[in-house]
Amino acid sequence: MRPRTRRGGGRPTISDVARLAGVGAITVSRALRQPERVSESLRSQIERAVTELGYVPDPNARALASARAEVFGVLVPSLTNNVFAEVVRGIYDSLSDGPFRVQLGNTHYSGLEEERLLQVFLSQRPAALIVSGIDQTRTARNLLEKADCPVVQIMETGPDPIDMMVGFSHFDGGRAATTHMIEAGYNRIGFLGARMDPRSQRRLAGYRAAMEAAGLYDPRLVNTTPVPSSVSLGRDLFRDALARAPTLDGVFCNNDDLALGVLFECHRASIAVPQKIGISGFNDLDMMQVAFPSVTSVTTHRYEIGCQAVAMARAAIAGERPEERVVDLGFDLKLRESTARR
Amino acid sequence: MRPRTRRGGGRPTISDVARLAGVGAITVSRALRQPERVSESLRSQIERAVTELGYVPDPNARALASARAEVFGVLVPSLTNNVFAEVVRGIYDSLSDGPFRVQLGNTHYSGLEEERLLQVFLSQRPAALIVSGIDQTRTARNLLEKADCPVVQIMETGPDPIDMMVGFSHFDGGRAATTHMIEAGYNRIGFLGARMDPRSQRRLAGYRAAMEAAGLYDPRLVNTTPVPSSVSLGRDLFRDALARAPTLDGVFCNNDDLALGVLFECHRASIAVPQKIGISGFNDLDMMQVAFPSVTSVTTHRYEIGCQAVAMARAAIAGERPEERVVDLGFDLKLRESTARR
DNA sequence: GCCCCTGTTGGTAGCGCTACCATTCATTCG
DNA sequence: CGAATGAATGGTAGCGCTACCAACAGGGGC
Repeated sequence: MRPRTRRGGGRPTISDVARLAGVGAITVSRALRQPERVSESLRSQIERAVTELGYVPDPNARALASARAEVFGVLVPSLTNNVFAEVVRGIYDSLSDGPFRVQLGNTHYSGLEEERLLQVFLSQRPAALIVSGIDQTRTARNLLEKADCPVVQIMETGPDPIDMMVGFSHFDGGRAATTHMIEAGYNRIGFLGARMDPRSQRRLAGYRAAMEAAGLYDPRLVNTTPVPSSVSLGRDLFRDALARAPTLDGVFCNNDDLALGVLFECHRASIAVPQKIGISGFNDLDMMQVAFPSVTSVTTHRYEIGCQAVAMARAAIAGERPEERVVDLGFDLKLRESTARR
Repeated sequence: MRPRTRRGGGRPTISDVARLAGVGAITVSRALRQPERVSESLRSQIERAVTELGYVPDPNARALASARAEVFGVLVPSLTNNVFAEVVRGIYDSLSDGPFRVQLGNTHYSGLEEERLLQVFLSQRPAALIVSGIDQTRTARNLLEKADCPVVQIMETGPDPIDMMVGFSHFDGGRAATTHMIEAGYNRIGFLGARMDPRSQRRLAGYRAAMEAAGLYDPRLVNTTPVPSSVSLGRDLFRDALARAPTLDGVFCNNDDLALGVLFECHRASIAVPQKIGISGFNDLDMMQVAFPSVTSVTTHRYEIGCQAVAMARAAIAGERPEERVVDLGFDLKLRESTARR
């Protein structure tokens, strides 16, 4: 017996379209997904019926029938960190012209949370997964290796991709900025680091390599905290650094927020930048070149990382074999007033 | 005839769990969704079977069968604007303890894009919708009114909610900041505004009301541009403002990015803040209280708006009638050095 | 004792779509 | 000229789950 009312709430279904267009339901399905496999006459009839009824396919039914959701799962450690916000924007913009939706997850820099979210995401059978960093837990890595969809690790490059990678070397970035400061004439260059996630660690390692190469490394110059980064924390870390090493003449900051805190503190304490203290940041937020003095920083191509990750995943979905599984988008060291000692 | 291989790819289904637990499939379904309706003995048997098989429900099948996806659709005009990033973070954090996923859409401040995304979101039959602002297009508003799920408009308050609202008055915020500057002794206070979306317009209206009430309003003091906001734009707008009104002695900035650009330009041009120029921002980013001089701003409770929106939507889903359909979370004017003329 | 209520469990019939195969018809080839 | 090929279309049978109803037990009121 027919149910009196449709459970779905009266939205037109593919059969309604098929009936109106005088074709089989499967032909409507094909016309929508692979138009080239349907003759032009039927196709235009179907299009007319779709428009007339205002038919919109049900993505849930689609996903169930095809065992594949048109969803990109994206895992980032923070939603408010401008760096990841830019990456996510790149992903959204690149995906806006296709059928794919985005499922965004916030891991809060926690490997366990990443595992949990991965489970949730995988239950939907996503079309692709984009995850941040290369330091997944053993369990997370297993899940990703078994996931039968393309996987892109972003933000970093490394030797052993789960599937594909887009990013750059944080070690090289940290080393380049530090080397520049050394060449600019700074000797007692401190390191300021907040959060100290794996990428921060690698920037620190780059800093250390540069300092050691110049025979300038001194552990008392390294100031880190697990506390999340902020401008006010930059100020506090700088004060601590000065207290620990009064001869400090420069700081390489793990990110631009910290650098800005240092800059403001220098203003407040009337410490001349770049004469007394040189400052270098990381990521190159818009404001760094507007600041006074403008602040040296390492431009990272965050938006492009998002775009590239999507491009690689889409290519893989389309069955193309990528030329390179690991794409290094590099960085640009921007030299500005804050390190122009001479 | 049985298909040789399961299409689903071998993941355990609810029937597998039911078989292992020795119960009917529907009882497993109930045990997962309404545990109190299943006897304790069966419940623990089922839980054991779920764990043993590693069963995870398929959200697509669930959504199809129940005509309702456990998804919150969220539409924001920007992903990188810190204000919306904070709101989104509040939404994610509030939702992380329940079954709901988030479907985030970026409208790019476009009403048409909002309509398009609304269509996409509605095709999934979301559990709730959260949209930014109160200036939806006629079409979008119709879609939202017909959507059979709770709808929360966020960021602003207004007289005519589609369903529910959480926000604050941008007009009052703009007026409060401007009034404060007038009381602090500034007379020729300029307005700097970028993007000029509806919320910016209302802050401008608040500025104008305050200036008119004091007999100080002068259209030459108003500097706006449709260009998206940035720190560098703040610098540029400030230069323009000074050129148009050389007697300018203060600026109320539409947001903190612009205010920061003004502050840096004052440093660069050796304009004393707050003596020669007073500066007020809007939103109170972390860095405003660290800046030198610290910058007066209007604290907006963005994270809380996200949390409150989720709380209201969840209450509505649970069938509770809200006490108030419109919740005003207000704002706090933070008086700092940048407007401390005396 | 009978009846009704409530609490617990299960069977059936879809939800709207697509994978898989079958069918049809025109075209090409040996 | 018949068979083989390919393009276009359709029918059937699910995908994994839940709404809806049915069934059945136990308990209280009459």
